[in-house]
Amino acid sequence: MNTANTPPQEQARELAKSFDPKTIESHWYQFWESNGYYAAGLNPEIKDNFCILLPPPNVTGTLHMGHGFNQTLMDALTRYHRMRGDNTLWQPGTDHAGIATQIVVERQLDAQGVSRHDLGRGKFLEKVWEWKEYSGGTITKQMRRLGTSPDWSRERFTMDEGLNKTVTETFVRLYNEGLIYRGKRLVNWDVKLGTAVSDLEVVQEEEDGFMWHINYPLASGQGINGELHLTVATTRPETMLGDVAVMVHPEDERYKHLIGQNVKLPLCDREIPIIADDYVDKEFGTGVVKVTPAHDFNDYAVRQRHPYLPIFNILKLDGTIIDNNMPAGGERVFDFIADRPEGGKVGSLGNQPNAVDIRIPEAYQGKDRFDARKLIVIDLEVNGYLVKAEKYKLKVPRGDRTGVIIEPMLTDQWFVAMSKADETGKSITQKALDVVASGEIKFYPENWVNTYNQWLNNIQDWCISRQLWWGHQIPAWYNDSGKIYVAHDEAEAKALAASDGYTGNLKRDNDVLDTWYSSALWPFSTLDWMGDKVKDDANIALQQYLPSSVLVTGFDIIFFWVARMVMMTKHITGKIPFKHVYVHGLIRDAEGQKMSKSKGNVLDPIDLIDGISLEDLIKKRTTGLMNPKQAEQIEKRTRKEFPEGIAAYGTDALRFTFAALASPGRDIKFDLQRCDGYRNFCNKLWNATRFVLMNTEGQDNGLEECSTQPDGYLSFSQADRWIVSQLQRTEAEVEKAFIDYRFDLAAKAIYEFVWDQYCDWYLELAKVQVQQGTDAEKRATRRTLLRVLETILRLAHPIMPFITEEIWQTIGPMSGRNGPSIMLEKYPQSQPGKIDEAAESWVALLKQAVDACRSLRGEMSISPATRVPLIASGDATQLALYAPYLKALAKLEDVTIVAELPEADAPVMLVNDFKLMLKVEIDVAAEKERLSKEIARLAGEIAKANGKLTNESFVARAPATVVEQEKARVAEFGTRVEKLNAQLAKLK
RNA sequence: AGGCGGUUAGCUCAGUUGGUUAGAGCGCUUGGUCGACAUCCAAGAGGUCAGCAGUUCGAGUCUGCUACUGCCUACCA
Repeated sequence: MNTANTPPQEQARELAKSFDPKTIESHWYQFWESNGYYAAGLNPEIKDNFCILLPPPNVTGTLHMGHGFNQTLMDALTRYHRMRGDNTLWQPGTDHAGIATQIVVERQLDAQGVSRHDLGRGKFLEKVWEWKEYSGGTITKQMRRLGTSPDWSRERFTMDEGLNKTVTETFVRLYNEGLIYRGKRLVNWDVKLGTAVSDLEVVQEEEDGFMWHINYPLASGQGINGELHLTVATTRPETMLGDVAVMVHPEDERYKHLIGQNVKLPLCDREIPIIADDYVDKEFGTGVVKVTPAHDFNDYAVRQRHPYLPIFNILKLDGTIIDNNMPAGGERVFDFIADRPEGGKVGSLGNQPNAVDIRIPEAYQGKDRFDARKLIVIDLEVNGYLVKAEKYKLKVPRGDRTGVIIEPMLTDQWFVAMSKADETGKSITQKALDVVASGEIKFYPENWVNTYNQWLNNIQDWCISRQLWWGHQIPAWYNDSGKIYVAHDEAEAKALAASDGYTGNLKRDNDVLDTWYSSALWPFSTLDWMGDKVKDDANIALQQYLPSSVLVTGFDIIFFWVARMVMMTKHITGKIPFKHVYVHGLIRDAEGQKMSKSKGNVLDPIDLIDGISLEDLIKKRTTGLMNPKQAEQIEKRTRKEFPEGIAAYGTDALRFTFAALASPGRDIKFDLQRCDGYRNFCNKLWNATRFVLMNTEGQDNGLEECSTQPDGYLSFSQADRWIVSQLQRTEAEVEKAFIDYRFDLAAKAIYEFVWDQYCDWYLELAKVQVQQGTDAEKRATRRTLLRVLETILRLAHPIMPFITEEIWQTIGPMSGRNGPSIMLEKYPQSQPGKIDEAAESWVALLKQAVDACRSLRGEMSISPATRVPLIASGDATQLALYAPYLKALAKLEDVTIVAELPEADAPVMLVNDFKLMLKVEIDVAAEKERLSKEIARLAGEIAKANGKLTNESFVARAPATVVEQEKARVAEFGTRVEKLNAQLAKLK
């Protein structure tokens, strides 16, 4: 029952007329996988190790174009290195994606009218695991459709037991080193999710809003200069409930004299001081700023400089205004007394409200923050405090997952200290900067280093706790008085507490870790790192594959992931996580728009592979929209863009397209027409194969060792040598392209060699040889046809695995290769010894002659169907050799070689020393025009070259070779003009 | 506000240390289809390389400025 272990294509050798991806792609993947061809190389004898980490997709996610692109590049690299014989590992796995996954499951529960709190943590987590089991394989199945070849036997999940251990181990270590700490800080709070999120998970979007100008009356009734009030400006008036001061610039002449006085906080029955801080920009707004330390990051920082100021929270965690009836110690945060230096001394600024005296006016209590805003604005206006409300464009922080406005919220969280030096004297940030600065880690393209550095140089401590349930629960336990014990497990925590003299109950921290915490450990956690030197040294995979070779990723996760992997891996293991970071662009739609569900412009790679009807595509794009009103618009656009739906391009064509579009430093407007072109390319390759098979099957293809054969067994023509020579150059080009991560150039080199050289020229030349050559020549031709094709297949396999395997199963054995799969064959290596410049120029001249005849035919409007005679003069020996090829390729009736061309009104082309006369009825006018045009063009060139040559500086300063080149041009063009003029003169 | 890109044919894009007549695919025009391929073949039209200035014997390529455009980061209440 292991049909998968035998090549599926035992059957008919006969190739279909045209290439049909569906029939060939279906079976090869399983064949490869079941035979273990993807398994990590673990041979210590081999010194070259290649490893690539799959950026772990969300376990419940589905494949999108970005994945398709990203994975195509990784797979091409992996297959390339595997074929080169390196120890190769492509490490796959998936991410639990804490927030994203929890949201999905909560939404599902929502639909049933159940909240996660109804279920409780345990039951809820069961549901998430169920969902993970149910949908968890989708994306890896889709990856298989793309032909990706990771070592699935090593697949990991960020919440596997082994990875959990790594998470705990590193957390404990970092905590004990003082690099992880817990504290009450102002963090970004997503009120919908009820969790803190990191800076990176907040997107700033410019939106229309208002700037409200509000009068705060002076408490004394009037200032020295007769002012009655200070005017502050705010975009979030509801935060005034938490104001603790207003501030002005210390040097602001307008307000200097008021510093130290109090103002009355409108709508609230309390006074707050006027303080001075040079954070204030005198030029902006009124120059007076309200200070709300619990709800604004800048104000929080101001309060650090003015620690006597109180700080208190006016919001509950769900974004509603607190009510005063709440018991102390609830969500209401009044910890300023404790925070005050020296037990609450408030210096000269007496008159501070006591914590318990702070009252939120009842009208606002329990109101949603935005309802409260409306009420407050109305009340301000009614009571004459509102000066004006002006329209204002402001940046609004929103949660990247929920889209709700983020509130800065004062809460207890866990942080990684980014800037704190460890025992080596360096912070983890510094370590991450160092390994890039030293060149240990290189970015491709290089300029991403700037982005990386800039971010790290401005980094804040990383908030790693999330008030979620799905994720790695933080390994910290609290005793009754809140003392923290961080340990690998509860037993260890108890032991710690016991040694501390505490034997009571311990309560585990409810929070889980940021998803990116476990992602940051991916480079070593997936390799079964134990944090134990002896065990780790014995772990061959870990030794070989850390650091990995290259990380292939979009720029959007340089901060989220790349930088954090560098920090964590370097700090924990002492090694860098990877040597290269290849940063590619984003896949956009044909108009350059980002693909998104709400825009309805998403393409699914699987649909490009299998094809999809217009109606199905519309259905797909319009179901499950957040805003169903967009459906109509989306349908219209889709109908316009894909009137016929999407054709089935097949995986190889899609992959080739991705590779060809992967130019560095640029996003990709995904153009289906490019896909068309590369699908055609697959077909071209397919049909070239058919041609080769027609000519070689059942024949003696000259594969025997020459030494065992009589002299003259094989006779290679110039054309044979030429194509082999070109092949060497192509191989070298492709190799360089892979080294440089220039997938576009690799694809281009392959495409051009196959289509422009092998198919357009060599196959045509081979036809002549196969028909007219001697037996030895025919054998050599067949051998060349086969072996070049076979090499092409290996060359192209990393980019287009399926079609190359399918064809190789036939062509490989016919070329003397008997392995079970192209995957196990060696990648072609350029052999400079086979570069044959003589053959190259021989064919180049032949091409010129053919081209000359063809364009002459075109210009004389001779139908491609009619054969015309050619009379040629020049080197008779060489012309005789060219004649049969010329005849075939230029559709000539015959070729007559003469010493001197006869006098005749026939068009003549000059190619090197050849004169080629097409014996056709001439259109004198057309011919004159043709000749004159050519003469004029040449005259222009001559003038240009002479211009340079008469320029003394040019002759003096340009390199000799360039000068010589120009001289040669003048000479050559000159003789051609002469000859052309002679011809022109002959025409009446 | 800072940083990084982009601007080359109607469209999507190549163009490597400056050096022959700036290329490809698609689209377009014309003409074909004997035995690999109409998912094809052949010929052709189409470009002031965004603009200006500079460096240089020589600039699509290097430098500066401008315009338009995309993205990233940080933001002033």
